[in-house]
Amino acid sequence: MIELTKRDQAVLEAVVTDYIQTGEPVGSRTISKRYGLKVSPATIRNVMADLEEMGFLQQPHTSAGRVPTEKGLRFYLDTLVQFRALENQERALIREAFRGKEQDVKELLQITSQILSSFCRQAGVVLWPRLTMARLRHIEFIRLRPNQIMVILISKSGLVHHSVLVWEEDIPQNELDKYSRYVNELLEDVPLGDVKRRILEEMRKEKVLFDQLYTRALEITTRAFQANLEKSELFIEGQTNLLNNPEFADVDRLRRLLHAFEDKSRIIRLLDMTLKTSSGVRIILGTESELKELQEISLISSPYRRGDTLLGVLGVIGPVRMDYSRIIPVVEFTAGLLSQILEEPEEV
Amino acid sequence: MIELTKRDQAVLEAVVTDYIQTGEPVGSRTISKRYGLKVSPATIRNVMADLEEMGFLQQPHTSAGRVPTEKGLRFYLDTLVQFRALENQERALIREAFRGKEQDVKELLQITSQILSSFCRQAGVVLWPRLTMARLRHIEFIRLRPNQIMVILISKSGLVHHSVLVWEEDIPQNELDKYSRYVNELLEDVPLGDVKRRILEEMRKEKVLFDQLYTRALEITTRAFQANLEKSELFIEGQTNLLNNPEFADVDRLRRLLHAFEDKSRIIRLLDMTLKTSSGVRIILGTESELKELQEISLISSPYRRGDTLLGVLGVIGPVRMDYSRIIPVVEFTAGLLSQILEEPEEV
DNA sequence: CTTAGCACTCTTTTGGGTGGAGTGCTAACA
DNA sequence: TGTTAGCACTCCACCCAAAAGAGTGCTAAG
Repeated sequence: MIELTKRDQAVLEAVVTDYIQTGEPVGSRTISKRYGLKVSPATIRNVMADLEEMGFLQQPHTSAGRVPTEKGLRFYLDTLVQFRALENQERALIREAFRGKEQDVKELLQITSQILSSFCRQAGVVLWPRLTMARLRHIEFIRLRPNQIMVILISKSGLVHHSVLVWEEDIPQNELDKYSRYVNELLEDVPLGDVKRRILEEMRKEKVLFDQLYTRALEITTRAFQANLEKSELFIEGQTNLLNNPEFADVDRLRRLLHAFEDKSRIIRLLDMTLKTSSGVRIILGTESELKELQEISLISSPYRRGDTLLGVLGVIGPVRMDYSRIIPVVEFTAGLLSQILEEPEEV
Repeated sequence: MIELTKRDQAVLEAVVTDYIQTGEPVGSRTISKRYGLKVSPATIRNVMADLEEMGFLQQPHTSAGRVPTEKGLRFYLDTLVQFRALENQERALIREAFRGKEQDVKELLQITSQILSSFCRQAGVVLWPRLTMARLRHIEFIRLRPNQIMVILISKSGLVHHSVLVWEEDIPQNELDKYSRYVNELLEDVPLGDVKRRILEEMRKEKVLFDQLYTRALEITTRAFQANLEKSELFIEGQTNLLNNPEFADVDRLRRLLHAFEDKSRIIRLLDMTLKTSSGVRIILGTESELKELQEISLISSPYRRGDTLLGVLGVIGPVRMDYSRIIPVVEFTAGLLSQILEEPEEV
């Protein structure tokens, strides 16, 4: 592949920058005048023709300006983009928005999503920590009705999961209390992902010591855990921000998009894709997502963590044309801040 | 006020019916031909002119057909509408959709919202039971970190509320366990709305008997309760269904609407309005809502209950032009079915 | 009281025609 | 050899006038 000259890159950057700002195809004149390249429109035209041939730009029709292709945007993001770092004032504003929400993790994540959406004027998303990645802090069994046990799981990060189990036998509350006390001791500070394995192991190892009581306690835990393992939740805020983008002025396009949002599992899958990169901001552009409903949008995401444990992913969803130079720093900063807030002092 | 003759009513009904179906202004010819009135278009025109004068119909412009006004719709709803009762098959379908979801109340309500949205092809809404209307089944205090207590409240209907309290003193878990055991006994089967009063009362009455321990237990309960009292949640599903209505083809209108949806508190207030009617389907049409963002939409709602206790409201939100004759029975049936499901046998 | 007929009104659609933006190419220039 | 000015050409967006269509109100006759 042929290298791009400095000038080629400058022109590409100018086209992308202008296009991101205006949403309109960019002409040679505009670039020559507005972006301090000391060459004439005619020269720019030549360069642009080259860039088009290489697949970085495209023309909606003859005699229109150029628009960056996905390949062009990718190149821009990978090598050209100049981040506009956040002002101290902006950092302070974000910090302020978090203030007082540190207690309730659910609320915390929801606020995060709102912050992302309002600061980036797009939709903000935050994926709840998967149970596998969290650590268990507490478990509680409550008898709801005969044969129904509500199990409440609280992870270290403070998230509450609950589900109702139907049990063959009717277990009285005071016995359930014993179970939970036992399990709480047993599981202290063990990664939830290991819980099942660990339980089975213990059962094997000290089988004789377990009376039917404790076996059952572990059985219930296992089942409750299973029920919650797959639950994954998502906060999406600021969907209406998307309506402000001229690319979604078309109702039909919008319908498809919002439809994709309604079935959150798709977005979750998309975010899952980015969970693998253990850190840093990641961008998925249009068709890179491989989900046909989301081909017109792009995702800027970053994982957040608690100490060393990856908890989940947060990010911004918007049209492919977005102000990356600003949004990337915002996502990065927010992810860092959230991680920091979750990194509270360990309990004594 | 002048009475409407039989023929006037028949014409009004025809106009409403046709308008609801097509969304277009209805002409005299259409009515004369399609709705079995044995009079000519000219006669219909005379009747329509009368109805217009009385404020039941209006013309978007001269030489267009007629459209029902809100007053016209109201009259239609109050006296003319003929319900299309649900087929057995449809009932079965709804019942089927509920199957297996009876355990988890949260999931149950979400499914309800989905059912409403997909059966009516509009947005379905379900308002969570307010804590005041529920009854407490269980309370649990868990020490999250030093000075932080997570309180979990479970209502009789199986809903879980939780919140984190910051407490001045650090209370060890085993003491918290005592508190919850105590409070659970104390509050058994008392309406939550009375809890605060009852607690204060008990404190006064038997003041000497309470050592500092129990006083504190009650203090914590009171505060936790307070924190959850105002929380009210809402499920809205099928918002994209609204996009299918031609009345929302205009992006600007849509923006306003979805914006209103994003701030759920407005919808909650709207639903609250209908909570007062203790039973039966209620309809709020356009401007009747007094919320200016929602003037273009209308709400068909019905409360649902558990035994004698009003729990919340469910319903369908859509444009003023909706197929009431079908949606009303669906809402009614669903509310009944949900109530029935919640009406599970009391625990022993 | 009902109906047929007709003129009238208002909207929606259609189809040029025009102006503007931007290109590609060519030829001249450094 | 790379850069620039000039120019013809293309295509879209917009405007406006004309035509089509839908439905009315009014009048006069049944």
